[in-house]
Amino acid sequence: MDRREEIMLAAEKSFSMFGYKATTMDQVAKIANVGKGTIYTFFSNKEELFHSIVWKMVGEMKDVSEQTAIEGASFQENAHARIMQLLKFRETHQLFIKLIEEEKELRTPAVGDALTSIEKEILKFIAGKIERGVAKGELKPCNSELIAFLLFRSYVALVNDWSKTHDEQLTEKQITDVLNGTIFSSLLV
Amino acid sequence: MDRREEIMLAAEKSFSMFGYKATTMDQVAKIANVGKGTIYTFFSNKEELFHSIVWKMVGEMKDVSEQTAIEGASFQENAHARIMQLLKFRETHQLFIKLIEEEKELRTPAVGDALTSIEKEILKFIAGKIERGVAKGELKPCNSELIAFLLFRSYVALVNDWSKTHDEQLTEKQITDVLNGTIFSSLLV
DNA sequence: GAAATGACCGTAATACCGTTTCGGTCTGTT
DNA sequence: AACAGACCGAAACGGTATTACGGTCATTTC
Repeated sequence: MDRREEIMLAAEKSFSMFGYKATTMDQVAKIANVGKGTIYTFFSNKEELFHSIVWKMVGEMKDVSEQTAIEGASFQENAHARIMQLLKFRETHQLFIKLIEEEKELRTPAVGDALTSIEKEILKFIAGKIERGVAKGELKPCNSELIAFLLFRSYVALVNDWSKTHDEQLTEKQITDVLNGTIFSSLLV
Repeated sequence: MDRREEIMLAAEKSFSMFGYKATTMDQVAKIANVGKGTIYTFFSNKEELFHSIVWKMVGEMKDVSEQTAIEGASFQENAHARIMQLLKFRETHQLFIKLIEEEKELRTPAVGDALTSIEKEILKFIAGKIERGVAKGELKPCNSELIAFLLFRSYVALVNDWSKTHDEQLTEKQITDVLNGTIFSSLLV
């Protein structure tokens, strides 16, 4: 396998296991069976290497989310499935989990930046779907960026944050009911 | 003035200026012109003193919010005015500002607890308004707790969080438009 | 004699600093 | 030309001596 790939795999493994701060370039070099200097022929520094790994993950995340869409299903069914998939990915994918943990405990700036750029990408992704819905005539014209923001934040609030202050999680039915009645209903043509 | 009152004022001043962690009981005693031991005849410990101050602030906040309601205005007009007032209070009131800052930087547990209990109280406050709207026949019956949660979180997201990732704040019109079209419209009878 | 005080106590946080670790470079090697 | 790993300065870590803090209680005040 080519050395760049080896390095990427090693870095992904290390970032997933130890987070950004606690993975050292020596560590990555060792896992990749490569001299440390070699890493710097492919990536200009630790942060760029990290960025590559994160971006690869964002790609996977979009793919996985995309795959949950069902041909012929309504906009809100697909939107719901896709966003739930995004949230699930976030709680499932090793690297993502580690980054959220690191952001909470360590406040590593590079990690904070990565997480906000991931969120931006997610919002762009959702906004794109909304625009497609509008173009296909399924949805009313709207400020897609704003609606994507409101929608995604609402999902995060209902799925993740509610249970932090209430002892039982909301059921998926409660969530779909309230959102179908509010945000989604305002979108449909 | 009675000593309990002196102590409360001193504590409020100190917590507002320095936050929870950085105000010392000696400090409070000095400002209040009182021996440290005297504080303990009125409050069993620092945390209880803090709790009293916070609760007093929550009372003020509710009062201020209440006052912005206009007799005869529609539910959503009043709800909007009241929630905007709550958010403004949060960004204006010295103690509140300090607590949010301390939660972000220091993670003082007592402060975190206080902030979550404040949020709980706000949500109860909003849920109460919704229930009154339902009782008066202005609103459809609904899960008031859930709607209050969604509504408040949406406001926080649109008013405070949007500008963290986008360079310009949303205008109040944009906010009312999007919420009137989504959450509020689903509530109205 | 009830209320108030502040010196005092044990614990926990802070400041200090010698040592280690890390990201990145650069020269030698294959 | 591609790679390796010893090397560098800066920044992080850890151990410890010192300080500051919340809370108590014997003494004082009125």
